[in-house]
Amino acid sequence: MRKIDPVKHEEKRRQILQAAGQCFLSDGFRGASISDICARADISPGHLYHYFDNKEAIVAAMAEMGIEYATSRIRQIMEADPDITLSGLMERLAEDKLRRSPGPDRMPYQLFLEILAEAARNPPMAELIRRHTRSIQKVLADFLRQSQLRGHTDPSLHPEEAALVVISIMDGVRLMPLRDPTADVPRMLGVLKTLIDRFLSPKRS
Amino acid sequence: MRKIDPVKHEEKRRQILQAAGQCFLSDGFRGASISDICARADISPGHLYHYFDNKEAIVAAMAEMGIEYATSRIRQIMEADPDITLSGLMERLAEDKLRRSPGPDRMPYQLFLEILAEAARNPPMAELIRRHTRSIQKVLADFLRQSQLRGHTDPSLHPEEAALVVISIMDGVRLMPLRDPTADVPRMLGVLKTLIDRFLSPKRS
DNA sequence: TATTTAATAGAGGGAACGCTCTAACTATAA
DNA sequence: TTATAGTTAGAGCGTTCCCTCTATTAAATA
Repeated sequence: MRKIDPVKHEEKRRQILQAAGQCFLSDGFRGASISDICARADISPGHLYHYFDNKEAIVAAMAEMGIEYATSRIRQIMEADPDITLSGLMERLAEDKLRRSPGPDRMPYQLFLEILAEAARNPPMAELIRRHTRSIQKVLADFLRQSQLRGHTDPSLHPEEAALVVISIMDGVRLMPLRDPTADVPRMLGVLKTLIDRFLSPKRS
Repeated sequence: MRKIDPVKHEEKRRQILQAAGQCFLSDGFRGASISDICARADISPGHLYHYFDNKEAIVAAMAEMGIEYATSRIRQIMEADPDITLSGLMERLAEDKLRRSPGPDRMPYQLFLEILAEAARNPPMAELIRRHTRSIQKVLADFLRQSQLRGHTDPSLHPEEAALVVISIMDGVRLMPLRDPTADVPRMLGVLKTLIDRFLSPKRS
């Protein structure tokens, strides 16, 4: 008999997912066809359906992957530097996005947009976004609470609310290259750092 | 002979555009089919092609309409109340979005997302977004300059840059209901008002 | 009223779609 | 070596897609 090799299986899934990502990037979730994805992954349609039940499942898996990554990256940065400020964290994340190398799991902002648009009309996808948001919000809120205790952050701010606002700001940042591709990103980051620092600062504004 | 009636023609276009908007809302630009749109507009496919060259043209017209509206709304608010603060303006815009009545030209945030996702891979659409952004940015930057002269705004801020940041923040706000539909929007608006006020305030942070 | 043309309907062509199905191939366990 | 089952290919089914085409009706000028 022959046993299924879970490592190879997972690897193949990854490979398909990566090909799908490139197709989604240029044609969107609905615009990209199964045969496009198959051609890019260099497999046949029948083959693909051994790894994913249907197209929807590919989209879901891709969203899950990209979104998991964002959360884990935040945790990773915070653990590596527990005394980091929130604006410092934001700067770090933004730097990630500027890096030329796309990285294996990094989700380009185009795909992020695609996921959001899908979530606006696809309840399961919306739930994925919400879970992800709650998860990050919790991490940031905990951070803010500690920062408040140390006197580094305005104690009158509600941690959960402020965290959600910070997440929204980061969302906005992600859209900036679309709004204005000529924007001097490092400069804009500086402005954003100012923005967040002033927002959180315990001193009266 | 019979002459074409431009008024009726334009009205019909509007009607089709509205039907298309509802279809796009539930299925996305690519997901919505011509026959869906025709069914909802209660016309035949052949008929539709008397008003639009192709599906792309419908999408483009819809984006243009929604986006024109946003710009004119900002101008309108500013002209009605020349002494409004920037956070006040933002509050006003957010109130618009909260209103239950969808209004004739108002673009729901789902469609805004759809447009952004499309812009990420469709150069003409991207250009539309950029034109629109520059237009709003200019209005806000002019406003900030005046506010700086009056001493109401931190003079060290670069007006164009700050304007772009403010636009980004508003983008983030638009995504908030997707991130967390249970968020208490009026409360969050209060937090955002604080954020922007502290950002722009001339007093040292 | 006669004529011209805009306005409308709807069938269906050609292509692409997602997905299934059969069948062959290959690597492993017995 | 043989049997088993994981792996792969690719044809093609049924559907849907965007759009064109022809035909009919309605309205406005001459």
